[in-house]
Amino acid sequence: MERSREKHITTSNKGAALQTGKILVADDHPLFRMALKQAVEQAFPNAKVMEAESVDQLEKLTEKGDQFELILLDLNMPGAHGLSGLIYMRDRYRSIPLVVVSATEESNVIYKAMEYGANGFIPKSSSMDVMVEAIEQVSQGGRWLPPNILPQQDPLLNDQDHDLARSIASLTPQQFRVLGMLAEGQLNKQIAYELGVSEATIKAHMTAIFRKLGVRNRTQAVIRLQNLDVGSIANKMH
Amino acid sequence: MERSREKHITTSNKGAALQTGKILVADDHPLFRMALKQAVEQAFPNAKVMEAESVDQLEKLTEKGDQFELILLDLNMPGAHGLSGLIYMRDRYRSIPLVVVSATEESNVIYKAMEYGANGFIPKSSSMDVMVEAIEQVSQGGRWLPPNILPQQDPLLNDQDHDLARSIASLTPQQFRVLGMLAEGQLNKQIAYELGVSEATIKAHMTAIFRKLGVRNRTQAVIRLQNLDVGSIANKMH
DNA sequence: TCTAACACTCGACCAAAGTCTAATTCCTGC
DNA sequence: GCAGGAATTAGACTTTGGTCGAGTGTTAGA
Repeated sequence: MERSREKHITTSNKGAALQTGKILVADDHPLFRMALKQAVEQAFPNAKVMEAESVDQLEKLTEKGDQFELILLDLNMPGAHGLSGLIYMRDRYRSIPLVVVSATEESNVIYKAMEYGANGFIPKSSSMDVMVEAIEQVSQGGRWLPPNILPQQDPLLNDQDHDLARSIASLTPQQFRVLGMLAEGQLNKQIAYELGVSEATIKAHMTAIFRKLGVRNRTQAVIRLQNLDVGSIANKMH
Repeated sequence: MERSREKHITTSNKGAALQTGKILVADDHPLFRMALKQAVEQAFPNAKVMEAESVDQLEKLTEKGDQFELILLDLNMPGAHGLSGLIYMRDRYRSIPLVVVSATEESNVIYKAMEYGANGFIPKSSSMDVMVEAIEQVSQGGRWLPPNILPQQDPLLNDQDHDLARSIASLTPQQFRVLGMLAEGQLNKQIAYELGVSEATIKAHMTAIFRKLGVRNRTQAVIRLQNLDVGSIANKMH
C-alpha cells in the first residue's frame, strides 16, 4: 500500500526519459493489450508502443531492427509456453528490460519469474496506477514486484533448475517453436505441416533439442520441462 | 493451535474402538515410518501396524486378505507418483479411511488431496500429538486438516480434473505401474525388463492406458498427467 | 458347474520417432 | 570479399512405439 502512493502524478519529473521511445507489448488478449498500452502511454506520453499477440509476431518485430527499451510479456500468450518463454526471451533480448504480465498471483510463480531474469511482474488484476508505476520503475533500470509480495528472500531455484534454464536459453528460435509444439503433444508430422517444412527437418530439430536438454527422447523432454512449473517443491525429500 | 489442545490424554475414552485393529503405514523413509507407527500405537494401543515401503508392498499386503481399517500413505513413496497414487489407492480401497502423509505444506496440494478423496492430511513436520489426533479423527470417520489450514471453501478441481481422476482410478494395478514408469521417462524395453514381461505386453498396456486417459501416445499421456500437479491455475484465462 | 467379464500376456504388422550424413543459406569477423 | 561457424533443411536408415488379434488364467455370478 504505502509504496505505491506517489504514482503517475510525479512521473514526468522522474529519472531518465526514454531513448528511442519504443516499447513492446506482447499479449494475446486484445482488451488487456490496449490497457497495457494506455499504462505505457501514461508513464511515457511520447512512447511508441508496438503490439504483438504471439511470440512469432514479437520476433518479427524485433528482427526488423527496432531497438525496444522495454518488453511487457504475457506468459500465457501463444508460443510463450509459460516460464520457458520467459527464459527464452530473457536470453534472446538480454539488454532489454522485461516485465512479465500474468493472470497468476501465486507467489511461487512470481518469485520464479524474477529469478529467471524478469525485471518486474505485473499481475493482470493490478490497477492502472500500479501498472504505470511498474513500467516506470523497470524502464529506469529498477525491479518491480506487486505491493503484497515481499522481496524474495532465499533463492527458489537450485543448480538443476538453472541448468535447465541454460538449456532452454540455448535453443534457436525454430527449436524453441518446435519444443513448444512438442509440449502440446503434437506429432512430428503435425509440427512439420504447421511450420511448412519436412518431417525430416522436425526430426533433426528434435534431436538437437534432446541434446541440449540432456534427454534421449520426446517423452523425457516433456518430463524435463515439467520441472519448470512444478518446481523443486515435490522432490525435496528424496 | 486451539483445536489440537486436548490430544492423546483423553483419547482412550473417545469414540468407537478399532475392529480388526489392523492399520497400514506406507512410507519409504524408515525413521518416519517408525514415528508414524508410534503415533498409531499411541492412538490405539492394541493396533496391529503393518508397514510398506512401496506401493507394490502395500498391494501385496492388501491382497493377502487383510482388512485394514486405516491407511497412512506417503505420496512421495516409490510407485505412488504423487497425487495419481492417491487417486489410484482411493478408488482401490474405497471403504478404508486414508490419510495422506507428505513433506509438502502447500495448501494447494493439501486441498487437492482432500478433494481427490483423502480423509486427512498430515504434514511430515507435524508433532506427535498432532499426528495422534489426526489418526484418531480419521479412524472414527472424520476428516482432518493441519491446524493452520482453513477448511476448504470452493472446489479447486473442475470437471476435467475429475475426468482425469476417474481415468486414473480405472487403471488396473499393472497399468498403473506401467504409467508410473512411463512418467519417469522409461522406454518400453526398460519397463518390460523391470516387470519381467515382454515388450509386446508393455505396448499392449500402453495402448490400454492411452484409451483410458483419452490420449493418442505416450507424450500426450505424460502431458495429461501434468495437470494433476500443475493444476488449473495456469489456464484460467484462455 | 458353467460362463462371461476382465486382467494379463504375446507375436505380427505398420507407423512414428530418432540418428547420421550432408547440402544450403546466412551471418560474423578478419 | 572471404573463411568459418551456426541454423536450417532434408534423404536414407535404424530403432522405438502403437494397434490388432488372440490365447491363458482368474474370478464373480447365474
